[in-house]
Amino acid sequence: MRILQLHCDSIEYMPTKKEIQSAEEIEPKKIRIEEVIVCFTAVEKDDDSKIAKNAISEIQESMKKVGCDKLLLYPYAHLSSTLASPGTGLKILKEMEESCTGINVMRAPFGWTKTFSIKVKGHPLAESSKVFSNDQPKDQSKEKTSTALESESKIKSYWYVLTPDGKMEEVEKFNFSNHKQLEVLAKYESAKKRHVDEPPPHVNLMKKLAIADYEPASDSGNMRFYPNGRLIKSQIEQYVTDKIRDYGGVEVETPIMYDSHHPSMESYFNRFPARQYSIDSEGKHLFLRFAACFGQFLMASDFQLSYKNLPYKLYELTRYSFRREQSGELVGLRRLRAFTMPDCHAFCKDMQQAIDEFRKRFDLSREVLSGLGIEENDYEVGIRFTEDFYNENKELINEMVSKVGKPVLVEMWKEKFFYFVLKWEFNFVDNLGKASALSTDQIDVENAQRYNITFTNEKNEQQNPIILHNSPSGAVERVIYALLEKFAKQAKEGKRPQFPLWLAPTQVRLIPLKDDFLEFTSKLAEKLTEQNVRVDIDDRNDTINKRIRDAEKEWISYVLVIGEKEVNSPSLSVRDRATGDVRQLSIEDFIKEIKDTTNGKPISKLNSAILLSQRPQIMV
RNA sequence: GCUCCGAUAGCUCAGCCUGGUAGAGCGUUACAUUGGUAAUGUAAAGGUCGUGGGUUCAGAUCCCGCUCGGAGCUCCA
Repeated sequence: MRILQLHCDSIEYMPTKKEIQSAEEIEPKKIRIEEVIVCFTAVEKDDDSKIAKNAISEIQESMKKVGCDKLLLYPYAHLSSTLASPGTGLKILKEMEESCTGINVMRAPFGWTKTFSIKVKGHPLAESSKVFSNDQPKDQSKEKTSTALESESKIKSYWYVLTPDGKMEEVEKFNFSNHKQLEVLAKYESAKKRHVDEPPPHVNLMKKLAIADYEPASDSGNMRFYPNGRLIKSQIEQYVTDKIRDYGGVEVETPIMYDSHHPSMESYFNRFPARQYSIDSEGKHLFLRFAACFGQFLMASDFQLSYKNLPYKLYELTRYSFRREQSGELVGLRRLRAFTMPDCHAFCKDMQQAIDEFRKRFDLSREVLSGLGIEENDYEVGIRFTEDFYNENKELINEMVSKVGKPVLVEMWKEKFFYFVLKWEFNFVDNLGKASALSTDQIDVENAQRYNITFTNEKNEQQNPIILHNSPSGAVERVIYALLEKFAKQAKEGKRPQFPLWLAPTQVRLIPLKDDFLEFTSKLAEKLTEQNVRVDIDDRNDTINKRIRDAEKEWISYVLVIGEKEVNSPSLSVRDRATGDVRQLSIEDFIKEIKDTTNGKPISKLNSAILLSQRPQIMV
């Protein structure tokens, strides 16, 4: 229980509005009291009757000293962040009121927003604050917080905005009027307040498009992916993997759980700011990985590395990485407790090589996002570094900002606090003004030593490499979230959103006008399937209009009605979702158009029955 | 994590304030209908009203706990 006790000439308050549903039933009227001790009181989680009595006896004692016999108990939540439930709060306050003896006690109503004006006396004992709690403090929960989590809140950083022409301006002084999204990232001015409680638009879309959904039988933040979602996710995974292999990444696979008492693990475990899942098994205390670092570092430390092998790039797509994020932060696909993370580490012989590699990965990440349909004006860039690193590498950082071509947010640390000296990330800003990181890269100068990763240098000595940690796309689930949020925004602007063709679960839908044309339609479907086009057939007994409407609701790019006309002519009637118009195309031209649009992207077969009549309805 | 809000048919929701027979649209199934680019017609099936307790002659409805979801957390008694 926390109390702010004030000896006042007068206080005047007026209940204006019920703050919570369980607010006390009272007649709201203005109250004025003269010559009174006002106790602003916050009832906290573990408070009980004993604490209430202690508090009152201490308050009464101090009232004797100042010679005042009027007490006002004033519920005041803002004193504490670990409040009791409203029911308990009210009960305890009532107990305090009742246990007063020989004084005139009053209580301001609970659960109401109140205006108040107050005149506090000027003597030394007029103001005091008090904290009451049970003797044995409950510290067990705190013990487990990693040191990184605790010290992260203490770390001192300086915020700037760096412009493409190389000007670094303090964030408070920067004019954000043409850079609203960056402003959201800088949290300099919080996003517009929403009057209606509404989930972010992608949550509705992920269900309507039968992509993903919550799984109540698992832990929060562990999603189920329906056939459509699995196909989209699989395509993104394959695309990012292809791009990283092209860049030179070597793909490996490592375990998802580790022994937290393994010597290499203990210090990193405490240093990384994440809350982890743990599993006890046969006397071992295991934890689920929150990144691919563990497996790759343990693997690399067993390799015989020469400077001639460097830079050496290990890559893994984690399905899954686990982080036990605070439950209040989990919404839809934005932030999860189990997620799929492409993670590419580069082991470099020295800082110069690390910086050269860093440049390549910056370009790679921009290219990957663009290939996924997330363009430069969809994200804002944050760059973080130590002051020393900046002074020695101004050119590199200015070069990155000029590539981005717009101002970026900068965080500078006076000294190295984390294991890295430079880090950047691309942040997607969504429809509700929330920023989330997608791609990122870091220059790590610590972990090689921690994991005993060494290479033999030119002088035949053992040396620790510098390690880069890059995810060119960010979590795959978060990429889907960003795409869906982007589509929702387009829909709001009256556009017709659709997935890039290579990501669409169905690329072409065929609708036979009546059963007589089903055979011709099936043959056409076969031809398209041979050309790696994902095509399905709506053979359900519904009207043409109805089936077209359903195809549009599924955001299918191409819809072909097959009837008399098509059977008797070489051309197809292709309805294009982008325009809503019907075009006449030969089958060759149609296939060419699809191939041109999906060129360079992974290929995947249809992930559902080809006939719609054979599919269960997943989402309406 | 904390505070508040919500949970009724597969989906979206009404009913709850003021306790007394479980509702609609979409979807599903059956039958009719064989159509030319965003909703064909008729009928039927489908719900221990999230879960556990309490108050009551009687609870979807009122009260309390729990689970799951949402919003806010610089704003909250």
